Amino acid sequence: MAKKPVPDIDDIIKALAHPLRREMLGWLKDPKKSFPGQAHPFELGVCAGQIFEKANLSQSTISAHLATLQRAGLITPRKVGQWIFYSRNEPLIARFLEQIKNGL
Amino acid sequence: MAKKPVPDIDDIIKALAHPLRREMLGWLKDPKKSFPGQAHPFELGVCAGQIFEKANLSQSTISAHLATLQRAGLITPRKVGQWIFYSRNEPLIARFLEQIKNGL
DNA sequence: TATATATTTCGCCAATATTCGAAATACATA
DNA sequence: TATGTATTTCGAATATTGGCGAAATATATA
Repeated sequence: MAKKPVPDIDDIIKALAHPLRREMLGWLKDPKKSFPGQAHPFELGVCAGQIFEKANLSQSTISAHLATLQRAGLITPRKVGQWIFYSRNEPLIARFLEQIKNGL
Repeated sequence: MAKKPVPDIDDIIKALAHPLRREMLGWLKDPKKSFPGQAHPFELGVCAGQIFEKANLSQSTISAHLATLQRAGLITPRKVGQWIFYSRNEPLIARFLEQIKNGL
């Protein structure tokens, strides 16, 4: 019954334990370079459709990976009209890196 | 057919993606404290049997987890007589932390 | 309302991971 | 050699993850 309001380190590491999800996080690091075809301003983040195009898998599969990253708190969605833009949650990523640096 | 002589970051993260394996790594950080019952000198590392006792799972399960950590290079076995002593591979752990710090 | 676009959710199957008990291996010692 | 201790490997059951296409949801616009 208990939900998980705050993603913990276990969620984060599990989310990172897939090469494609790490790659997607990498793409979001430099959107201009990774998604030159995006018609929307990058300030909003990267449009899910752009990620679908870049990853060579079905839309539903990518959607599931994005949901995993989001549940872990690693990316943040912003809904604008019919689009959903994703961007890295840098503060959480930085906190995570500190945590494993000290805890591993 | 191709083996994996050098563990890569994917092996490492996958090995870390299980709470018990992270916990075991933590135990190995301070053997004196975590395994006060060990009869052998800690210089050798921690005896597998000590880890079996501390973890509340079957011997074969723990053995499998130790094998996963070892395949990832995170721990190093040292065989002495009929015992196998495990210790953290600190250089590899440090390299890994640098890698994700820069690459995530 | 109807249609088109964007994205997620659902149902299903395949692949991988976790766990166990039992059997196998390795070593020490009587 | 036989026996006991330490540890791994094997085989099977179950759980979780990854993938797909189809259906559902949400929004925009005609």
